[in-house]
Amino acid sequence: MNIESSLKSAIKQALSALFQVEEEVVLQPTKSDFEGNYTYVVFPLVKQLRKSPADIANAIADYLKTNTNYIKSYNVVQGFLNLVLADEVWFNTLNGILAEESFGVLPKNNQSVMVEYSSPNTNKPLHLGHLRNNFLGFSVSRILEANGYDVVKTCLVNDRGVHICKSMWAYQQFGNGETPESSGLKGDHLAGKYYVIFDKHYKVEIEALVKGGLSEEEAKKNAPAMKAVQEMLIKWEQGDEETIALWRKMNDWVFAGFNETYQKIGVSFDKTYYESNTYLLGKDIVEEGLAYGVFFKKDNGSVWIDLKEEGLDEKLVLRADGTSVYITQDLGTTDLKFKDYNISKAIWVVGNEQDYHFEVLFAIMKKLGRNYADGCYHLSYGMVELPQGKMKSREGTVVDADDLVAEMIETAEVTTRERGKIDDFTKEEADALFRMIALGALKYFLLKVDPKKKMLFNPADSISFEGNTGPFIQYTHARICSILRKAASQGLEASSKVKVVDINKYESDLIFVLNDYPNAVKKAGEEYEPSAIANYVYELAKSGNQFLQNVYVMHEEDLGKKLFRLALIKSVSETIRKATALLGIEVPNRM
RNA sequence: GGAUCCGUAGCUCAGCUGGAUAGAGCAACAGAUUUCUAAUCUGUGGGUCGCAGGUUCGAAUCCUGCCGGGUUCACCA
Repeated sequence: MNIESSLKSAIKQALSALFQVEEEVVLQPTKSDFEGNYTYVVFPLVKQLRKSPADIANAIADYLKTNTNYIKSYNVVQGFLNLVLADEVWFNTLNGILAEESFGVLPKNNQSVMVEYSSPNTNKPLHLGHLRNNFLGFSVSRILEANGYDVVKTCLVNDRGVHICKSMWAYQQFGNGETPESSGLKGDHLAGKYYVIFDKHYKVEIEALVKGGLSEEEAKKNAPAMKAVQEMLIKWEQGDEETIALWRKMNDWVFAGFNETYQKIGVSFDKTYYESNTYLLGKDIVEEGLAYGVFFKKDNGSVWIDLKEEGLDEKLVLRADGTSVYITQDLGTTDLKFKDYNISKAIWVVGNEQDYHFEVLFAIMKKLGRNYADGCYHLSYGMVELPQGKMKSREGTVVDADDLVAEMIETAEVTTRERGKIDDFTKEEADALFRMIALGALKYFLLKVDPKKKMLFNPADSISFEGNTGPFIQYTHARICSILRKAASQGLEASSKVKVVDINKYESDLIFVLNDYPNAVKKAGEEYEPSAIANYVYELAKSGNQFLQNVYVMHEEDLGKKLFRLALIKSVSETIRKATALLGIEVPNRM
């Protein structure tokens, strides 16, 4: 049983015995300015009991002292009861943690959840925004696994449509048979190159038409390039052989490029859906909705749903010409997901510019009586902005994912070489370390912020390896491993069970933080917030470093104490490893 | 304009199921290394928690209004 819940039930018992009140007990960590580990606030009881805060607090403390052996000492400041826990409590707690192989992991709950993330377009390479999306999705998947779920990680690839035809058309016009091999370009970058070429070409045409007297709007519609692209889309939908072949060829290049990036950044999927396969889905749902009177038809034949009662508006679900819109597809795809897998929840990791879309989607599902509707959740995350403002592909201010990762690895190498601690590493070992540090820094940087908030990506901060960063946490792990190696070389193993010795503040603080890990996992799972894990593991690493800097483990002469401290730091290093794994971050044994 | 999210130190962010004197990191300054990894640690300075009301023993946290910013409101995706 963990400290907090033991203490809570003891206080609850005290309240019942002393004052005959049944009250849910809430504890908080004692502020560092006061002596104590946990604080119980008695103010809420004052009115009810008609006693002074100090009397109530003292009575509870007395009760705990005489009836339990949890308390070493206590103090009462105003209405705050600060409790210092007995050494034995700390040792029992640490022993509990040491004994539990999967500390922090909740038992299987026999529920499955699908997490969709990444969802790239196949007309340009991944950028910084995709990285936040990928890291969030992957991390949330891991966190949900730790919370007992079976997780299906999926990717919905947007591989069709006007935007894809743009790069196809430009390639057809100006490509001269260029391939990834001939150009040395990664496939996704090659496709992206032609997407940019299209845009330039298109702009020139618009400008010429505007000069010729057309309005901007007309010019955009009538530019030959746009007309050609639209024709191409029609051909694609008709299954024109040549168009399909070109589409296949270019998409294959892009997929190869994406896969390379995914592998490098360490994310993966259990299932990939392609919009080229799903874009026609949803029309039968429109029929269903009409039949049940959930949808209605307007005079021109378009189909709508009225969501005013839900505080939304009317929403088109099928065009007058009978073709699908974005939400039609999503209706179909959502049904498909729940048909393909026996899942109770589905999560979409998608940027907050689509908040309204998902609100509407879920509302429709509810109106259609889908029993899974309540299990649908849009994990909405904020945009990543640069110091000069938003990223705009047209203005060339997009931070490319591959470039960024490469730069981070480069920086990690330079920084690590400077320290000169890994001179005996083989090239393979060193390269693996640089990659680990680079990705640790990047992932931590993007995950430590609350997902729903927009965040600023300042290149100078993001490549920092000091302070509240991924490498700081990795460093703490490596530092502990170093001590454990030294101990092992002297025949000392961190034992799996420790005996009671005098304990100092650094030690009890560390156990306190360790003990809190399961709470962090639970909170991160309930709120879909990897940042809760990031903040937790930073606290742990910080406490760990404070301990290491102030308590010299291997200098301790008392063998019992030494073994206790070894066990303590081992537990810290393992918890760091488990927690960072939930963020998709690896930790090295040396760095 | 409607909806929605956000506003905390010079900068980037925690804290938000109401609790003590609002915390970290970076940046600035001052220290610590014959000692297990200094990617570290210790300390100093730095705040009308956007503003104004309200709720109460108590508000950064809850409610209302206002100010400022983002996103969105397509027979685009």
